[in-house]
Amino acid sequence: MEEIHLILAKNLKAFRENKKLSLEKVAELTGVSKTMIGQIERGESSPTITTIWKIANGLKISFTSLINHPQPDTQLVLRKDIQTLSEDHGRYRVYPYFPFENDKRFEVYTVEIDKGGYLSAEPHIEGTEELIVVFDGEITIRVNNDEYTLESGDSIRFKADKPHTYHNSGKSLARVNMILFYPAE
Amino acid sequence: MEEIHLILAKNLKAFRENKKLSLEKVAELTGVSKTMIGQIERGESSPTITTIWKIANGLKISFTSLINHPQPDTQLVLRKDIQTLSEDHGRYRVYPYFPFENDKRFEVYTVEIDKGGYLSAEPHIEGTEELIVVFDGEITIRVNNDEYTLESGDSIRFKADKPHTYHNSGKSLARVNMILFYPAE
DNA sequence: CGTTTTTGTACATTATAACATACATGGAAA
DNA sequence: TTTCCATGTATGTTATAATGTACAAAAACG
Repeated sequence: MEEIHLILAKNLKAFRENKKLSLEKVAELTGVSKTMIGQIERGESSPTITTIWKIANGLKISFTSLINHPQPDTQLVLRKDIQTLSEDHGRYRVYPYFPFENDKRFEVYTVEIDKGGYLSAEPHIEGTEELIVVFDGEITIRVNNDEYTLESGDSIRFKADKPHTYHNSGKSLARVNMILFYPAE
Repeated sequence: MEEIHLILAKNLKAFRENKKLSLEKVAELTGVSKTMIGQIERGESSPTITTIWKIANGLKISFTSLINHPQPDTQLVLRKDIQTLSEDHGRYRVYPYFPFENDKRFEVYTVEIDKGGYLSAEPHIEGTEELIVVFDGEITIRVNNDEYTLESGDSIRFKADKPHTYHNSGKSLARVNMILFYPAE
């Protein structure tokens, strides 16, 4: 995932070069020193919100045009490129496929739990829902003092703003797809 | 016009209190110290873009929901509340009615020029257009070595990314409405 | 070509964002 | 009450954003 200040860097530089403005000219228009403009463009600085505001106003462009980088229409994500999150002595693995970003209201994970493996999750922010589909194995989910056992092909949806646990209660590796959903307030 | 970091302050505090989260909890969710969260909420700090990004992601809300404060449906602007911009020894006055803001692509001024008054304008950013309607008096506008004389009821539209001048060529006070328009790229 | 000007970067300094720690205040529990 | 715990604020320190000046390379000019 690209860092926000690098996105800003690209957008600002692209805009400036497109308009054929010098650093000095931008400094004059925005009231931000040309040194700082240069550092921002090179990704060497994470400007404060007031600085970004000065730039957006001085250049007469929107705040978001500086921080939104156009998503490609198609995005391929290979497992080998995914950073794995493991714990319980490596007995489960979480693969973040599509992490949260700005205005998307959900994120997508895949979770593998070895036989006997156990996963305890802290409550997510209020309102969060979890949608799970089991692909392989058997999983027992405990939430709100209720226990649900799911097998391959089963699914469940629950409010995830309370503590909850996952347990591989079957005889083989369990694999599930998990969607975390954050409803708009 | 409200300062950007105060808008952020309000939005963040409103969100946190609405969700009934403590500063400490927000700090834990976002990876930003609770001291900093507190200072941001009190408007005592202009956070960097990376800090805002951490907050938006940790709270699972969009970047813009933190910086956009909802415009009221109706906005009344009285002349007495407008900050006047004068020069040429006070022989002209510029009244900024609706200044540029974020995603609006234009701003609105009224300009008064006394008899004989003269106004020289630096080029605006590339692509900028000016739309002028004359209400009273006579004005001569010079742009690109061309000269246009307008009387009450006349109007003109021109590319304002080159130097241009306004001159009250009539016998009385001249008043015009001016719109500066910044086309999207 | 050499000279001048324009443009972006390096450097040194100041202002302030960000953090860790300690403190004060206001309930809840006893 | 008294004690305890939770929450937000004040304080001191470090990291870094922001600026002004000086410099180097490239472009424009003769």
